[in-house]
Amino acid sequence: MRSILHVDMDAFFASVEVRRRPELAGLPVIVGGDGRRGVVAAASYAARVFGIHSAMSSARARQLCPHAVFLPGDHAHYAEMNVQVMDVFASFTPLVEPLSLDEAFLDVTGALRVRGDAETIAHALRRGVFDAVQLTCSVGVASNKFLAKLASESAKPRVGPKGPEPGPGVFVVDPARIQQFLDPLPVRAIWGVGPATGAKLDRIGVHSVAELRRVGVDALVASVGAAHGRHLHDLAHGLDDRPVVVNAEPKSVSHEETFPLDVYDSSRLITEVVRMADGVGARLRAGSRRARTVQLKVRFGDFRTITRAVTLPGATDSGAAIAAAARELLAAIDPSPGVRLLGVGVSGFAATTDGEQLRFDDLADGPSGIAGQIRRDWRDAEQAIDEVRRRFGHTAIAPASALRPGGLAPKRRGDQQWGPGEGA
DNA sequence: TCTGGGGTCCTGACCCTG
DNA sequence: TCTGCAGGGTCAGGACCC
Repeated sequence: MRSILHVDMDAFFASVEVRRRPELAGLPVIVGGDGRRGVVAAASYAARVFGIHSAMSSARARQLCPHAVFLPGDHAHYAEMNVQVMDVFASFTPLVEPLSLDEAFLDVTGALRVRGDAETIAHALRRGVFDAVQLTCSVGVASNKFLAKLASESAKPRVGPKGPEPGPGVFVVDPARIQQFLDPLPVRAIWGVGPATGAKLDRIGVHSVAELRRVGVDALVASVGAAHGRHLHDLAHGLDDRPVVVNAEPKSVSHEETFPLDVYDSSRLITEVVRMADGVGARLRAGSRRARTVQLKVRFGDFRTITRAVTLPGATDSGAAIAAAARELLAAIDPSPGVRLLGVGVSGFAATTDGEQLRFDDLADGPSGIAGQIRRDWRDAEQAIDEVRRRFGHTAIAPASALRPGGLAPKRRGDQQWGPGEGA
């Protein structure tokens, strides 16, 4: 039997900010976007007392707790802290699967003989994390990922009627008592059951995991689809054989932004597409990846969201090529209802050593012709841009068509993690 | 009070090919 | 040559996660 740990940092972003500024300890601290369209990324437990939770709109959070300390967040710093935390995890087992900056699965089956049982390891790991970064985490211990994830929820601090209450820190699901652990939980507690699936299950009279377990797999498949239905049926019985995956390769790269105000102007949208495509291309080159499919995402003012995609004849890591494809997709979309969000993404990765570099449709005369030379020159230019940014910072250089009014500062990933600011 | 950003996975429609 | 079918690829959208 495997021993899986799910480790979840407690209110990670907010806790990191309190660690940097100890005068904030005990205060309601909210990390997230502060604009009209921003959301809460993390809230300290003192803030959660007021009903504030992640993904809530910042405007609502401010209404619930006007005296809360709002912070914009510092993605780069959180990533640095994450590296230190991951180093602690790696000292226990090489089988670490990061889920996000503040969560990971660890398979410690191989460490049991040396370090003691899984619960002992979990406590040692909590101490190790605290010694390294002075932050607390909650650890769930079980025989598979699904149960370990639920267990870490039971280990977390919670908010009671008298305020924040510390949790046990470590929660172990006894293999002999899996059904007793699962049955009382609402189906919404299951990883993968959101509002839509929850409503479908509601319609067939399934509200708890116990009810989910009793309903037949056929009824589940009829209600929520084949793959999802069978998966939920397994989970309700505590069955989950997904392995802990180390170094999972990403399958797509994208960049999207919500505008402070809806945009009606096509030329402004083109500018934004070029800027986002430039960023996506830079991230592809940084990861030595090339992609074949370019996707454009548009969300209108009424929240109607459409996606348009095109698959290129060859894989590319060029921001200019991605921009060209995305601009063609954009040209077929009417912006007159007002565009709230715009996004550019790529998928269908090939290693940089595979196949032929993308030919621009408008430059398609083969590698030996003029277009081939232009293509090589452009590639050289983008690599030079990467080098300039490495040496002088990300804002040092940008595509001319992507320059923002008032300055040479293309946004980059993390600049707008939690919604736009107040500016237009 | 309206609803971020960056991902993954699944489903269904449609088209092409053998 | 036409039709039906199966399978694969592509595209669009939905749902979910942190």
